[in-house]
Amino acid sequence: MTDHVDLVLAQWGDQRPDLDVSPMAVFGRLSRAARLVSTELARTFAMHGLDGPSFDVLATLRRSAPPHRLTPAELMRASMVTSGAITQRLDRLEARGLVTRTRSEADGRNRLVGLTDAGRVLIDAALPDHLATEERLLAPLTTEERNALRDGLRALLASLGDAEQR
Amino acid sequence: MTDHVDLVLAQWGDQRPDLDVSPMAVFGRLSRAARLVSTELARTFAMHGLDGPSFDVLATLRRSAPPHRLTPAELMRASMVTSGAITQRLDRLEARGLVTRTRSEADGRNRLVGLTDAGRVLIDAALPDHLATEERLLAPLTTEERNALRDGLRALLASLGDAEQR
DNA sequence: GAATAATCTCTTAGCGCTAAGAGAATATAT
DNA sequence: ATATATTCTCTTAGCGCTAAGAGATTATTC
Repeated sequence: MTDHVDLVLAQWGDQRPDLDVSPMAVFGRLSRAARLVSTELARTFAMHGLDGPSFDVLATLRRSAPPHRLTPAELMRASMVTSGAITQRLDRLEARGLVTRTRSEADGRNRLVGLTDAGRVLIDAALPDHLATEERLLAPLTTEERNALRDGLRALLASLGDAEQR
Repeated sequence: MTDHVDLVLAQWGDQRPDLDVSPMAVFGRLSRAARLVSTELARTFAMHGLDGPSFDVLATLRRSAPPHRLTPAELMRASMVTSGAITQRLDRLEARGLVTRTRSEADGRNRLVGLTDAGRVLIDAALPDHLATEERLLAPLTTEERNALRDGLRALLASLGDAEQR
């Protein structure tokens, strides 16, 4: 069973036999899989009028403890994007009436971002479909393959310094 | 050993105990790892005056059979971006004198994109550093973990329909 | 108490990308 | 041959993001 990355590795073997390109067997597939997965998940989001960034924010709020309120800085850390990106995501979601921004009374620099009823209804409707899509993509993998993939990615994340937060 | 995704899963377990969120253990780490890897690899590219998209194009040309010429359409398929993105990448590389565009004599719709001497020197200088970076990121993983990660990603790609091209 | 540093959100120019489609060349059908 | 469809590259408006920094608030130092 040969895939696109196998072909790339074979090309390198022909053109640069002096180089050990074996790490590309992992990173080439990682980048390719992430890209394709992201496109596939976006299709499910679109069925609910969402895209990846919007789903990300709504889901982060939804899984936080009631009353499901977080500051933009917390959303920023969870999403691994810059503060400017969070501001703009919240602008879009607020304009659609899916989240609200209120001043924090404890710290005047903070805002508290919360789900509206519409936002909560929407993310609760999208979630099961999203999980079904993810389950479908993993269906061809055995339990052992899934676990090995999960654990390999965990080790790679550790190597990248992605330790536990907070 | 707990990481960010473990926390996310624990939050979902608290807020939506009715949902089976186990697929997120794979996809959450996939997306996070891809993002962090891309940032880390970009640092090596930057040391050679390159970024990811530029490296991608130069490397694709370099590993193709001599005389290392491909059409924009071939580059598009290899890179998984749109034709417009390839045009713009080539504009940038051509302006820097790293690639050349010539008309194909066989098919007047095609251009042939080739590496200049400067382009070839640059990619050949960047390649060993790039591979060293990838090797460093994988260093903490055992051979078994690396292989399991590679094979799990291969199975996931197959599930996504990323079969052998051409 | 006043000055300085740190923290937090927001603003905006610029970047690379996609989506949609134009224009040119080639392939196919009749 | 001629019309039609296909293929290929390029153009461009619009999108979400980053980088850099402004403005506001809180914390710290003297």
